Formats: sequence, structure tokens, C-alpha cells
Amino acid sequence: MLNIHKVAEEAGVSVATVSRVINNQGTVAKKTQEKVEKVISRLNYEPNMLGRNLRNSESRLIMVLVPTISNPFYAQIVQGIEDIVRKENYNVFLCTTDSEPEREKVFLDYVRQKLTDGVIFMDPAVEVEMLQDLANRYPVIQCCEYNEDLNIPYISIDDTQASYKAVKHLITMGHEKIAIINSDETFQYARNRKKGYLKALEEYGLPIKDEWILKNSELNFEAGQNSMRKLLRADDKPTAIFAVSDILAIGALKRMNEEGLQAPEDIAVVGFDNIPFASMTNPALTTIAQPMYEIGSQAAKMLFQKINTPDEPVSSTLLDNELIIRESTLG
Amino acid sequence: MLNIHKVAEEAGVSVATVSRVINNQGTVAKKTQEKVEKVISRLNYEPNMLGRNLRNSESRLIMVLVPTISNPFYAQIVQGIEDIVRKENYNVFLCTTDSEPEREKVFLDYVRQKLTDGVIFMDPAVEVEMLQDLANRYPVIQCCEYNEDLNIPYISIDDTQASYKAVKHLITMGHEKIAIINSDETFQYARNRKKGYLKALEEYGLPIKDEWILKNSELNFEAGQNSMRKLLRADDKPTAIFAVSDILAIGALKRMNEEGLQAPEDIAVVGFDNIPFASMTNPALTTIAQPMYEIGSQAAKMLFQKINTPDEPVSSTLLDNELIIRESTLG
DNA sequence: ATAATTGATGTAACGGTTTACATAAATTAA
DNA sequence: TTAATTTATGTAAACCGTTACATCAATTAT
Repeated sequence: MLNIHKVAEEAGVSVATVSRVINNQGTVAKKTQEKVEKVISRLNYEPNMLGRNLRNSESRLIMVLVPTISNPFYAQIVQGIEDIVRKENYNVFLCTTDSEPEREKVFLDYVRQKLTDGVIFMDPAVEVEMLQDLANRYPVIQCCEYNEDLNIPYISIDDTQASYKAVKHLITMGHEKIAIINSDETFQYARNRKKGYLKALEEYGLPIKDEWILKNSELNFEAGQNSMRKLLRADDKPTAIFAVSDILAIGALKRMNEEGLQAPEDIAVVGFDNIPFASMTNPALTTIAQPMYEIGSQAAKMLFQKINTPDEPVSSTLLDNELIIRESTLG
Repeated sequence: MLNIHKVAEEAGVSVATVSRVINNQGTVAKKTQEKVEKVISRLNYEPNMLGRNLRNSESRLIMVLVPTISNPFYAQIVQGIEDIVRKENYNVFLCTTDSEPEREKVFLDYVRQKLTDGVIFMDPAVEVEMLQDLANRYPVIQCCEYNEDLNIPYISIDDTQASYKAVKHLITMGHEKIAIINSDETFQYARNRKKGYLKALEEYGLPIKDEWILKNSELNFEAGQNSMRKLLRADDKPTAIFAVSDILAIGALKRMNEEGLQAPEDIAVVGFDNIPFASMTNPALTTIAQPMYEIGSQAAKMLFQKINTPDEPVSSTLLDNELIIRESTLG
């Protein structure tokens, strides 16, 4: 086994001296230092991180829990996280949970088990008590999806206000029959976006119909296509659609295209997130831009607050969002 | 500190007994077991993974190094990896390198430092000697991007043959002026795809022009758009384009769209990868489908071969690929 | 020349877990 | 009843690195 003892032995010094050289604390005589360094590079020695972290009870590792990486939405957020984390000389381990509680649990245990120093959690599906319990003892930040009943700092946007804005835009464009393609309402964001949708319709006295309110348990193109298929078969066809995710909106646009329909002439479509691909579609997609990078970097900053001053409370934030108007709603 | 000693003390047993209960080895008397379990759940104890892994010199953790998660191409591969890895009762840590050698190095050190049991490496930019050295001592698999001069197992596709197929398709459709939008030729795949492109042109005696051969250091929509802008300004405009990535192809399509041009009528476009978005564009994109899920799951299987039988050689594989013909080339 | 200070290095405990081996108690065999 | 075996539990070393404290040598001060 190649370890610090072996190096010490080869160099004819004690392990303490080797350790001092590795963590260059400057208290080692020059020639001893050189001697040790020579042995280290000759043997190709790397300190074992388990031993080191165990001793230091610190890993300088952050875990980021995402449901999936197939939605580019997360890519930008992770970029924001990475940039801050690296600046602090930490590194990021990204873990995908598929929103499965058991998988989330396994990864969260890594925090309890001291493998990582903290966690940024998007889209938690795990039981709330267990999450709260974890957050009481370790640094945890909720990012994007959150539960405000918990005493865990979160960073997100005001989904209700954002979707209200999106739907109001459709109303301003003259639409009166507006459908929503939503995801699973177990998610807070889905409930909030529906709330904003309903609020806008009520405010303008527009009809609310069950057949215009669709839910999807999966969030992918196919779900968007399926939802659009259903809407095109509705007794009373909507003239505009608000999809709570660009992915769903793009699937919907595709379905229209397959049926020979045009956006916005036949049906206008608004998405949500402003993933890079949203501007690449034809027609380009009107959408709510979340400040993804900013969300990520803020989340990381909040996490470091918790790590560095565990006893001081970290305040939660809702960031601004922006309606990006493109061809899919512009007559 | 809450540790196994504390639990042992509270339960009035030795640490060995607690350890046996945790790893339920069945050699503990029923009532002792219950007593210990009660204490464990009362104190909310979780074994420290650093201590455990240090002792066992095993982490049951796999590191996957990707340049970025913003290209959905990687999402599918990672899915393939995850499914196998979980089946083996391991977990995946995903790390993004931005193809920066220093970042790659930091993560690779985690393997040396025993934090993870192996690595699947896509798109290595790190110095080859260091990678080879790592692979000599730890389980490493090259995935997608690879260097065949190294003695490190790889899984990928035959890029030369695939791009030859793509370009031949364009030729079959009657095109004689065919451009390539490539990425950085420091990458093996980029060199191979160019090779296939040239081979097809040569075989059919078609012209090869410098102004039809474009390179991009970044691989994103903007790069695709920029390349297309250049091609549209060429003295001799191509009638067909082979892009070595769907992302580039989609950017190129967008640029055409902005200029009021249609694919394939004005210029035909072929992409590479068959990311989910590729079928969502309008027109839908003709592309080379890489068996992404399969690549990922194979990579994981190969890694476990290395982990479980370190001394037996693992053979490298090139998987089949398929040309998916869609609207962007179909007159 | 002696005492006091500085500098370089070593010793050993500690962080948390697992497990070979030892021991004690309980059971079975003779 | 005694010896042999089985079962349950405990002791202590091992995994690897860090660091407070101790030690010794060398330098500086008096």
C-alpha cells in the first residue's frame, strides 16, 4: 500500500514531516522538503482523500441533486452553481434522482455520512420531515422547486406572478380560449403556475374549462405532443396555449406542425424557462425567461453562507423573471 | 460527535456489535439487535462513509466526467450508465470539466484519492501520459471520445464510417457542393468525421474547398449559426452541409431560417447524434443516430469488468450507428 | 560560558468503521 | 458430570492523514 508512511520511510523522515510538505506549511527545512518531494514524485504518491477528509471532517465537495440532465434548463443553473463553487475552491458532484424519493434519500445520506459538505436540492420528492431533519443538521438549499412550509432557505422565482404574466400576454394578444399544459401538480411550481393562469383568466372574465387544463407526469417532448393532440381533439378548441415548460411547448409546436397548423396563426404558444433551444424552434418560442444562471449562483452563495456560518439564518429569495416575446405568439 | 462508539455506549454493547447490526451479518442475538436498532433510530445515527470507505477501500461510487451537460447528447449516455451502475448497487457522481485539463485533473485525482472506484471519461483533454498512468492503476473507460494509442478500453462508434455515410446520403440526393461544419480538430472524433467527409467526396470526385470546411472551438447553437453565416457568404455557396453535431446543425438551420432560406430546398443539412431535439425542429433534422443509451450502458459494463477483474483485459468496441433521414435533406 | 530562544523534526492520539481473533457463555455430546 | 462444540460478544489493530505537544539541535542573547 502506498501511503504517507511509505513515503516517510523512503524519505527517512516522519509522517508528520511528509504531511507538512504536502500541505506546505513552511516549517520544513528546505533540503528536507526537497528530499520528500522527490520521493513523492518518484512514487507517484497522492494523499488518500478519505483519510484526510475523515481527519479534517471537511470534503470541499458540494452535491447538486437534479431530477434529470435531459432538460437543458438545469444545465444553466448548474453552470451558475459551478462558477461560485469553484471560486470557493470546492467541487461539484452532480447527482440525478429521476425525482425518485429512494434515490434522493441515498444521495442525501451522503451528506449525513460526511461525503459532501452540503447539498443544493432541486425538485425534492423525498418526505418533508426527512428533508427538514437533514437541513436542521447540515447545509441544504432548495433551488427552483421548494416548499415554503419548511425551514430551509430557497431560491426561485415567483411562479404565480410569472405565469400570470405569460397568460396575460396571450389575453392582450386577443385570445379568449386559453389552455394550460401543466406538469404534475404534486410540484409546488406546477400548482403556482396554474394559480397564475387561473388568476389571469378570472381577472379578465375568461372561460375556464376542464378540457383546457392538462397535466403530465413526465416532462418531455412526447408529453407536449400528447397534450397538444388532446387539445386539438377538444370539443371547444383553444386558440392559445400556455405550457409550463419549454420542453412541453416545443412538443406541442411539433404536434401542430405535424397537423399542418401554424403558430401563432392557428394556435399561439407560450413556454416557460427560456432554454437555449426555445429561440431555435421555427417559429421561435415566446417564453418566460428564468434567470437560470443567477438562480444557480445565488443558490451556491446561500449554501456557502450556511457552511461558513451555520448558526446564522440564510434568507430566501424569489428572483425576477422576464417575458420573452417571440414568433409563437406574435401575429 | 455521534459515532459508532456513542451508539455502542448508549446501547451498552461494543462497537463491533453495533457494526454487525448495521451490516446485518446475522450473528447478533435477536434482542441485542433490537436494542441496538432502537438506539440507532433514537439517535438518528448514520455510519460515517469516510470511515467505512477508508476501512473497506471501496466507495461504490463511479465518477462520470463529461465536458458539459448542456448538450443533451450526454444526457442519454448518462442514462445508460446510471441504469447499469444502479443495478450493481453503485451510484454515479457526474462531474463537468468544460474540457479544461486542470479541472479534469482535479476530478481524476479523486480516483487516486480513493473517493470513487472508477471513472468513465468522455472527451478527455488532459495530457495522455497522465491519463494512461491513471488507467494503469485504476479502472478507467474512455467513452465516445477516445485515443486508440492509449491502452485504455474505449466504447464509441466508427466516426469515419458514420460521417462517410452521412455525406454519401447527401451525394445520393444529388448534391455536389457539400460543406462540413466541424468542431475543434484536437478531438479525435472531429478528425475522424472530417476523414469520412473527405473520403466520400474523393470517392465521387467532388470538389473539396477550404471555404467549405469550417471549425468551431465551442459546440453550441451560436457556433452553428456563425458557421452558416460564413457559408452563406462564401464565393461558391454549398448546396448541402454536414454538421458534426446536431447542436451545430440546428444553429445552422436557424441561421438559414433568419435569412429566409429553406432546408432542403435551398441548402440541405445533416446533423450528428440524433439528440431528442433533432426531430423537433422544423424542418426535422436528418442525422446520424448514435446508440447513446447503449454506449452508456456498455461503458458502465466495461468499467465493472475492470473493477471486478482488474487484471483481465477489457476489449474496446465500436457500436453501429444509423442514418435517420428526415425533412432537412428530403427534397 | 550559560541561559533563553528559535527552528526542525518526531511521537502519538485522533477521526470512524470493520473484522480477525480472543473470550465467555450456553448448548450438545459423551 | 465433564469435555467438546456452538453462539454471542468484546478487544484491538488496521485503514490513512493531521496536528498538538514533546524533543532535540542550533542559534542568539546576556
